[in-house]
Amino acid sequence: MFELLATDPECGARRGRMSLPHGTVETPAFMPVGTQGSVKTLHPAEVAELGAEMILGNTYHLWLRPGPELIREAGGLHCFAGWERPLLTDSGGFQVWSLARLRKITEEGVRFQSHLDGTPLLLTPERSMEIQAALGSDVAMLFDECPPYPCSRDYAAGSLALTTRWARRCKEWVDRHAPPSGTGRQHHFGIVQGSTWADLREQSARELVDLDLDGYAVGGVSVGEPEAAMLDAIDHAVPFLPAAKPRYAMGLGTPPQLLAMIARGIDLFDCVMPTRLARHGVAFTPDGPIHLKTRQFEHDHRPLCEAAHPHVAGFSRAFIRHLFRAGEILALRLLSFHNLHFYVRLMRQARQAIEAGSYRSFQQEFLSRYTPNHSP
RNA sequence: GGGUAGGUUCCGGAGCGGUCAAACGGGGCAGACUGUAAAUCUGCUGGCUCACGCCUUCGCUGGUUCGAAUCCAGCCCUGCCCA
Repeated sequence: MFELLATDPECGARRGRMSLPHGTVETPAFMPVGTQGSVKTLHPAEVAELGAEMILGNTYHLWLRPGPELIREAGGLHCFAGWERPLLTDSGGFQVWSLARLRKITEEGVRFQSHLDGTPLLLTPERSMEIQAALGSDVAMLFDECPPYPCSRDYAAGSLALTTRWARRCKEWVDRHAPPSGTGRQHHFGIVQGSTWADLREQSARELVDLDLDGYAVGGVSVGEPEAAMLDAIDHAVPFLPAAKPRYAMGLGTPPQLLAMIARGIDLFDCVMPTRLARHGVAFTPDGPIHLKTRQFEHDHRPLCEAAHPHVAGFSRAFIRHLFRAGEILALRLLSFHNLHFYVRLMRQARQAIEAGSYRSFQQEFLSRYTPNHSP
């Protein structure tokens, strides 16, 4: 299912290919986030056109609305949402963290109160797998608990152990309900937890690897931790993950962070940043992010950047600023398209650099120009 | 000409004797956003110091009062109604 095509001689960067029921994904890859089955503001054809090969959907949100039965009835999430390429579904574990005020964690699972109408709900490892099976995603994530940052070592250790027990239950459910082989089958990734402790990350990784899953993710990042802690979490987990399987850093990150994690051997990313910031008026450029709503772009008649996709290259910064101020939906669409294209293009450049054996210099060249808080 | 309702900080619009530099909304200006409860959220938005504080503002001019955007008088302007 995962083919390792090349490894950079100077760092851990890998060039790979995932073969999934709905197509292949060249890695390193970035997955746009489509929580509700839709990458916000964009038509699936546009997401495909900007170059995304795989997107992400969310179990928790699709469970609550419209419900897995309806999606199964429609022929699965691919048919229902009009996305023909590979699709990964998150397990709902992250909502345990992000909707923390409305939940209670037990051995059995997580008792939620629906954020929509307050209905009491119970999400268990088995239920998460069952829902994801109904959604028919190419990759389903095992149900995990994502601890907050910071958290005590005791909490992290207990949380990790729970995530492992839940992972075993997920695997058991899958083994009972789905055939273990077959090219069209759903694949399953485990999620390494352990917060900021190296030994806990190692323990979590080893316990999940014992389950012989199709891929492994590093979770518990993108929860407000400093960047150094984020990179450490990756470093503490990756050495214990099998080289022959894909590695996925969940919920990350900024362009420099993505390049840093690729150098550490990560193959797969997802992040709301390009789409959310787009809707909030921020465009990514090779010089760094620019806040288009600010006055400095009032008379800026240049395109967003020289690398802009033809679909957006014809629009000036001044015009897009005008669209934002006027509350026009096109502003959100143009920047969503542009930012995702920027991310996907960055991954393509990274892949080419790895193939050429020059990933380090590519990364350095990118960083030398990119200013995190850019103001021209 | 008569009657009537008003004129408030960029706009709309509260306030109707002190706790008013003046609610709230809009607009404007910044900032935040990392497995999406986010086309969202937060802050600032008279001047000077930008902390305390001080100064100048609520159509204009006078007056009452310890004290007025708030009460009184005159004037100017605007909407509506009647001639």
